[in-house]
Amino acid sequence: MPQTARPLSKKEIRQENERVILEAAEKVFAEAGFGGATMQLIADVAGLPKANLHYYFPTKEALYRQVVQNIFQVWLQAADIFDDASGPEEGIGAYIDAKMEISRRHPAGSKVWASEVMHRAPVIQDYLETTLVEWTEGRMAVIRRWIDEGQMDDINPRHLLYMLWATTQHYADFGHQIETLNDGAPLSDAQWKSAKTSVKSIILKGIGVKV
Amino acid sequence: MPQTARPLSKKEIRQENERVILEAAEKVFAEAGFGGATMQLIADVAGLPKANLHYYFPTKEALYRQVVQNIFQVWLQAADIFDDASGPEEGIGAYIDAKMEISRRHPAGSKVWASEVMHRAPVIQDYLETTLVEWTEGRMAVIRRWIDEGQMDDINPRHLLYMLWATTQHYADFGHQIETLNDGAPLSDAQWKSAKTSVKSIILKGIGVKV
DNA sequence: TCCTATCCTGACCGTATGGTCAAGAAGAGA
DNA sequence: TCTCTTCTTGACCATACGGTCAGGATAGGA
Repeated sequence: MPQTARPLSKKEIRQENERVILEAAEKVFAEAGFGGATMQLIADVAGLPKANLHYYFPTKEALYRQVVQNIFQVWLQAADIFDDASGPEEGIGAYIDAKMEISRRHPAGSKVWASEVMHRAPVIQDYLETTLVEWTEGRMAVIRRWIDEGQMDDINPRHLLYMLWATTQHYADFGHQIETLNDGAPLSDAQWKSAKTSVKSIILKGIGVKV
Repeated sequence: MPQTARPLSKKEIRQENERVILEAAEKVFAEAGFGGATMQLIADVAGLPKANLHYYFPTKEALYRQVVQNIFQVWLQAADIFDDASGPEEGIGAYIDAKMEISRRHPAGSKVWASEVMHRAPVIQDYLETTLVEWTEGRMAVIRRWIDEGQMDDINPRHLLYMLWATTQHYADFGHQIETLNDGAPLSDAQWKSAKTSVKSIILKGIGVKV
């Protein structure tokens, strides 16, 4: 039995439509790339007329930029784990868990980010140069502290970070390849658990953390 | 002083033009994605009229497919190292070196591959299902043998392979991000060496290989 | 109830793109 | 030299794309 439909307020309409459009855009940009995505297809996925998209987002670039910015926020949040930890086993372990979970739940976002960076970041270069640089410096400092405290081997912190990003995001960006190598089926709960365990085990042991 | 120009034979003309076109196409596809790349731009980079491209490659898809196939060949060759090795230190160590070298020398190819897979492999899905599946099975068998021989820990071979792919290709696919985090400069010889060493050290120690 | 601001959308436009073609230039073989 | 095949390319075409716009619909407030 359908709920009696109270008409949505203007504010609710805007919020809801922007949400629907951004969700559709993320999916389409991830699957087709910026150049391959069309406003018409995004509109179809969102279930709205194309002209309505241009009412909320003036241009394709503006819509795309908003999508990438949203992804960036999700990524940054996973970083809090790093700082709150007392040592590498907890900090890096939990960071890997968090990023693997994002790859599983939010694969389209990861792909859009990868695509943007691969194309020399035409839209979010300013973010790379400011926020990402600061973020990286901060995390490198944490790793160096752990090294100084003798909690892990003397690993180059920068390349360790790259390895963490690469391995975790691989499960989103190359998800299709992984599915194909899994007889065309998405990874099961057990397989995701196995992936997390493998990644954590190799990296933590590899940097000399006693587990 | 210019060499006296002997007119090229028909066969040479074809070979040379196809080479030039494929080289330009790889670069443009890598930087703009399939959808964002235009035949006109590829023609400009190749220094040929657009109509000439369509003489050698009937459609944009045909040209793209040839580019992806060429990349796939390069990737497969790096695998020989794996089989010829007597143990994981030599085999995996050399494989990492080889793939890092490809990432450095052939980054455009890696990007095109990544883009193709991210977009659900519309053009080379058949290769994934046949050649790549066989290749992966073969390499997993080698790793299992090493495990049975007690040369390394009991690691899930599949996830180890994914980790090797992810970490090495990251330096090509996310090269722009890495450059930005390196004050906008490409990695120096010493930095590439440091990257290789870090990756090899963490992974080999992480899978229990005595170095 | 009436006015205003916001939301909605079919129809339309200029441009850029992938692809075609016809006519000519150039090498190959007899 | 003559003929056949391959190569070259400016001009052209149909289509699809991002974006616009005018006019109608709808919620909010007085």
